[in-house]
Amino acid sequence: MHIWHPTRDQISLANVLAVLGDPTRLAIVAYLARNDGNALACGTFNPLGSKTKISYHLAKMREAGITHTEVSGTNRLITLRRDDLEARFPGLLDSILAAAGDLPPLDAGTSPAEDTAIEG
Amino acid sequence: MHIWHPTRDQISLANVLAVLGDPTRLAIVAYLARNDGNALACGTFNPLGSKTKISYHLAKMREAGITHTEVSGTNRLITLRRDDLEARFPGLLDSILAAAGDLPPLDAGTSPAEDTAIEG
DNA sequence: TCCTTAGTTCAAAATTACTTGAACTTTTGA
DNA sequence: TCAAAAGTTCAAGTAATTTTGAACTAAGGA
Repeated sequence: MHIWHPTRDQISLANVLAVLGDPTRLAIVAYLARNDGNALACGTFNPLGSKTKISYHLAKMREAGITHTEVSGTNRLITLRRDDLEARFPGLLDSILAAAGDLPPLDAGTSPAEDTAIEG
Repeated sequence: MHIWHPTRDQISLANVLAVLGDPTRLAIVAYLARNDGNALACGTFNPLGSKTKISYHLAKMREAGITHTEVSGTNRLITLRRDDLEARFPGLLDSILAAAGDLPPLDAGTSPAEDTAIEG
């Protein structure tokens, strides 16, 4: 199961900005960062919308080079491409995450990493 | 002759990213940064497209809080809102400008319609 | 095997963004 | 006063994006 990802140098600044300039996707990236190191399944983001919607937005993020998607059974495990983004656009992701830090949490009630994270 | 601008705390991260996620506007902001301190008239950006098009994009940038527009005679003088952006989203603009730094200059042999020349 | 879980894909609808040209305002200069 | 310069605004068209629901695949468990 090979899923296409752009190589590091195929990642474009305008596209990364456009993709993160959407509230749903900004929430996804902020949540991924909060759970850094842990791969999250798509279902983690269910509070943000329907399965179809999340699938659409995660595909956009993958195609922009922001996330990496790995197939594992029936799950897709999503991680942030921190190293690639840092190499391509130094400081960019960190400043976005810092600014996005005061966004409301994904699921107000459960603690972030406990239930949904899949340890790597 | 007061033109509306958002206050500092009205500037939203998602909107700033969305507005800068457009090749024309990214080129405008890069050019403004290169001429830091100098206010530029809209006509400066003519190589990027028609008057109407530039007016549209500059309005988007102003409404997002990225630029400041001051009326001076028949001109509108455009400046970057560096301090406000830095206060609101520390490091964000600098990292974007650094990444956009290798964009081709406005007038270096590129024809007006060539948006493809503008990439991260 | 059958059923459930996890997620994708497709097509249509709804929404939003971008571009264009014509008409307009305001200011400046002759 | 008349005309040009600098931009804006409006209306229309085109294009891109987002959302939805139904149908689908693939893996796992009883």
